[in-house]
Amino acid sequence: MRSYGQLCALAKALDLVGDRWTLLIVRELLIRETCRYTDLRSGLPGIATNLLAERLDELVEAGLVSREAAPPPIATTVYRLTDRGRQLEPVVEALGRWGAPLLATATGKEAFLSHWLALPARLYVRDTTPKAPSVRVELRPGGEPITLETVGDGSVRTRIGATGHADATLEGPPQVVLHLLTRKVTLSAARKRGVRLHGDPKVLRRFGPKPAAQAPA
Amino acid sequence: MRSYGQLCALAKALDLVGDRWTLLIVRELLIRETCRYTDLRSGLPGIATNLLAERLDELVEAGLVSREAAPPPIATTVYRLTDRGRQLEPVVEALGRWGAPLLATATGKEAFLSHWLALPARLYVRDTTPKAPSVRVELRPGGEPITLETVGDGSVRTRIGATGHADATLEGPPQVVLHLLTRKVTLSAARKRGVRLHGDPKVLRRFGPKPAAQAPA
DNA sequence: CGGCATCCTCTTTGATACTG
DNA sequence: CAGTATCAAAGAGGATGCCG
Repeated sequence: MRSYGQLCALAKALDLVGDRWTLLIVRELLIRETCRYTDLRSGLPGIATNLLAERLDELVEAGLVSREAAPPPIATTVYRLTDRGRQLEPVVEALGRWGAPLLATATGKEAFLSHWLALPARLYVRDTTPKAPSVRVELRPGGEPITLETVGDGSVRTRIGATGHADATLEGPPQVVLHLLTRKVTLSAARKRGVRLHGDPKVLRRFGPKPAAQAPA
Repeated sequence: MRSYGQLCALAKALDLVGDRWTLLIVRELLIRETCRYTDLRSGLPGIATNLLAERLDELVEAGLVSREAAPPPIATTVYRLTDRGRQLEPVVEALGRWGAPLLATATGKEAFLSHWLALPARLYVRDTTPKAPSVRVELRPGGEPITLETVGDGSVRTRIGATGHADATLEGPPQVVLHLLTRKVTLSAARKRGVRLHGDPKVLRRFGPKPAAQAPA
């Protein structure tokens, strides 16, 4: 933890979360709420185990992550964001919005884990008709499915894993699935790019882009 | 430029701007619009000159910064953010908002340069009565003064350097000056913490906190 | 197996000196 | 002024070992 030693809010923030891997660890914790060490390691392909341990120590030390002994059925330690740590969500959201266009230049050699989809789905997708009955969509980007559920206030909830009764399921490349949910592409265009929809196509009307935050008028 | 190799917008963003010093270079360019190499180096106390050169190369390569030959009077190269680079402003703003509370724990040994104040002044301060005649306040945190000017649409503009006729000047510790402008402290409390006001105290009514961006309703 | 600690190699950083 | 060159120190990445 080297410090920039500058009296500047940005520099101070980077002193804590600017190290390599740190914000990606925060990403995993934002997705999963509680993580075991192994969940984190498998969610962060490429991280060295000693680095993960070191970063976790620093995050706990900085008060952004808590380390708790899990109740008996699990009998292991779980990691969780503190309130202060969860306040990094707008930072992760802003960086993700900025980085989204870069996904178009993917080489195809990148690692991909399906649960990563849960974060952009929560942050960038909204329910266009919150008063209508709740719907569930299962996303199957390959690997473990992600369940998307409208929650009644215009936002959507995401869960890792399949759901009992999905109103629709979407299979295909993750970026295209996201573009479909945020209406950046039409259904037919998405189909041409490898997306397959099962179930009622009308549920797609329920979803739209959640715009970037704006300064209040 | 080591890549995380993950198909994730956050990871892709960090591939480009996650290296040490990179976002602080962006900060300098957000503050100054155009910078010479020396402006950057002096605005980034602690950076090694080879690292600055290397980061600038990477930023130019990534299309976030442009390197231009300045017109004759200057006869040097100047650096400027591209549009894509300027789009990092929300990222810097989010990180700065998150990091602001950390300034309270400053040890007093940090470097401080007065022009750094120009960025939070622009990002976190608004004009509460934009229709009233424009006002100018000069901030003197020690070092070069910063001019704050209401611009008519509720936002404020900042300039490095003194102004001809200021409606008021504020001297004192930078954090306290910012807290005063965003109404986190009263004038009398600010005075106790070292702030001195010259000119018309009423102009302070013109300024208030610019709230964090919110999702539109 | 989960949760690290150690050891080793390689890369990046930081400090300083030097050049067109 | 705007960098490049050099070199020691710190950090990252990978493999493996240890302990409940």
